[in-house]
Amino acid sequence: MPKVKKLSIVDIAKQLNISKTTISFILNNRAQEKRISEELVQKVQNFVKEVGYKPNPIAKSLRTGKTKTIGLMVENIADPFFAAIARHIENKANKNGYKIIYCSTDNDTQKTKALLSMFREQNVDGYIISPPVGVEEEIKSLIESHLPIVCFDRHLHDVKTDYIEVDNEASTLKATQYLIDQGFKDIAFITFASTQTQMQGRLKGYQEAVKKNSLPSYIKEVKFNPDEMVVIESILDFLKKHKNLDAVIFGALQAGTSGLKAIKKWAPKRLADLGIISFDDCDVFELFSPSISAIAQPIDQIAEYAIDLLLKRLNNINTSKERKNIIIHTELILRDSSTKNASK
Amino acid sequence: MPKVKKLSIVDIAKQLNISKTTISFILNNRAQEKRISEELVQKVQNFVKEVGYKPNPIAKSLRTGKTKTIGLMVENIADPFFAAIARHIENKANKNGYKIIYCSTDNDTQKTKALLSMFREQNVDGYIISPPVGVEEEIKSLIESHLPIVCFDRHLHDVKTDYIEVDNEASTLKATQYLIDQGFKDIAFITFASTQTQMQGRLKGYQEAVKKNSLPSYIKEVKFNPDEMVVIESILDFLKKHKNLDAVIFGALQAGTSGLKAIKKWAPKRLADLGIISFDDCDVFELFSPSISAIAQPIDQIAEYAIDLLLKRLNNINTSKERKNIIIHTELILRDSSTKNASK
DNA sequence: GTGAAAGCGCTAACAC
DNA sequence: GTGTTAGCGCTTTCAC
Repeated sequence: MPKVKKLSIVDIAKQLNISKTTISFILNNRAQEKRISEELVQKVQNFVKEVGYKPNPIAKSLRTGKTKTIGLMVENIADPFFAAIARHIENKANKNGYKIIYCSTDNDTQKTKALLSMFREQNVDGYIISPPVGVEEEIKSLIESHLPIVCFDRHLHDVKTDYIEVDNEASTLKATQYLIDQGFKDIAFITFASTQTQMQGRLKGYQEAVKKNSLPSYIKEVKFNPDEMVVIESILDFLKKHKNLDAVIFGALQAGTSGLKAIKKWAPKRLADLGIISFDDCDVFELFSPSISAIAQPIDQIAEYAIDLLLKRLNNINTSKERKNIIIHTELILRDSSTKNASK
Repeated sequence: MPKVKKLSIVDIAKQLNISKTTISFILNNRAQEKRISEELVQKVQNFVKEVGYKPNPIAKSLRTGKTKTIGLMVENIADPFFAAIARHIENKANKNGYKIIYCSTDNDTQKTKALLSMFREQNVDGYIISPPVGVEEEIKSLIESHLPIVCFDRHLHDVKTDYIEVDNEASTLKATQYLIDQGFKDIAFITFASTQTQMQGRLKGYQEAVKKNSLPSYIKEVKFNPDEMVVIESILDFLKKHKNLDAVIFGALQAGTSGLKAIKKWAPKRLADLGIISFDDCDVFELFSPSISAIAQPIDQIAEYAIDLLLKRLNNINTSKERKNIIIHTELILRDSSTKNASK
């Protein structure tokens, strides 16, 4: 069990009988610039490869202040939406030599503040964040320190960051209008209580649609609870109070799945004629009977834009002070649950 | 936009007019041992808190060789099982002052090797891994370097690591037997082709059960494909070839959901009398009609054991050379799909 | 009880 | 073109 001491740049220098500076230049692709002979460059590169020398990234970080690490902060890494985002970001980050450290905020402001300062102490080079409300000052402080940061899924008011979002308002507006066009009249909007931009946008889209069509508005904002039974009960209460509803729009994936559980438990027969559309898409909606129409977010595209934008900032490709706000369209996937007829 | 220079231990030392050594001792809880006056300790601690000084973890790492980082390597972070594991591990790691850097192997041996050496270069303190077959040598090398490593979900043959697994074989044996007891006779086992220990175990449990009951064995090992349609088609083919099947056991979550899609597409009416049990549980199975019985893995428990064991190793609490292999029981959740009668 | 100083492995300013 | 050397910010040995 020989605890082999890892090679350092000094070892290489000694063995090759040249200075470690030269090696450093060669390894950092500055040979040309420093006009180091092609011959020497080859020699060093071959030797390095042969002995399998890898520069110690920690020493490098200490010196350069760069860690080649991206801090990914999501609401909850166990949520399929965020997990899929994480997956995509990981791929591209790795390809570009970056590692990802992740954490979940639970939309908890205090926790997020602690995590942000953890990332900061850790010297992550860039941030990809789905921020909860209440961390505006901390984010501003990051910006002031010129740390690149990209928000996604939602953004913060009065904080100028790059961000990627879908057109939430237009999406629910369109979905609601679709139900209305189908002939549904008493359409409820069931979502989680939240002041985050994306949630506000979804709510607004629904409100606009019913208002424009002079239809009544039924809004249920469930308080999020990690115990799903509580959420289900809450939705159940609402449904029982409004027996006249003929359609429901769920404002978020979890609201949708919990809502389906509630309906199935309470009045499975109502599924036959209740119009349903949910924000976000998943296997559950595809496989449910009736299959549930969904407002699908292009997850890969969101992740792609986010990591791409961050990498550009990190490489100073996009140095414009101008913040980039990218709005992506969702896709309304029509399945059986949004059709007004008995054949469902 | 004042780019405030972060305080270093030297700054503190200067301002307090004492040596940085003393500060280092105090901050690392070695004041007692070094018999530094209580008074001075208080003074330093107060000052440090007041100015918000945080030691630079990179410098610390360079010196100590510890990074307070755990490398989490899963098959695919977007998979709900692994995402849930990641979530749980994150919580506990953070509480103990560790950060997590994650990556997905895709069960690709070459990719995993690259990721392992990335983790190693990065000097992660410990590893939590769901390893693909083929990285035995690399893992052995980690062990030889005394790096703590915990495997989960599966383990590697002939490599002595700590690991956490469920009793795969017993689980499918029990599930298959349950179907048999219900009166099902032509039971298929549909899973992904894999030589990983957990998959082998699940297959074996099924085989034992049918053999013991002198029933025919129908095995379909689908080649995994990121394009789900290919998987669905493959399952469909198999089902069409074996029209006599009266029950199916799916060996993995994705096999289950893809399988349901296949059945729903091909012959939704068969759902009424086809016995179905799937490994892993999820909302889809609960909400499907009929609701699908499932072999549920206690995800939180698996994650808890994994991170707990790793933290113990990291803190040298469990220094025994003896590797710990923890086998956890699954829960067979009986829903409608496993009952043999027409009332489904 | 406290401090000076070496050194972790690297980069980069500067010297030659 | 290549080498010397000063740090990056910390821990820790050793001296006092």
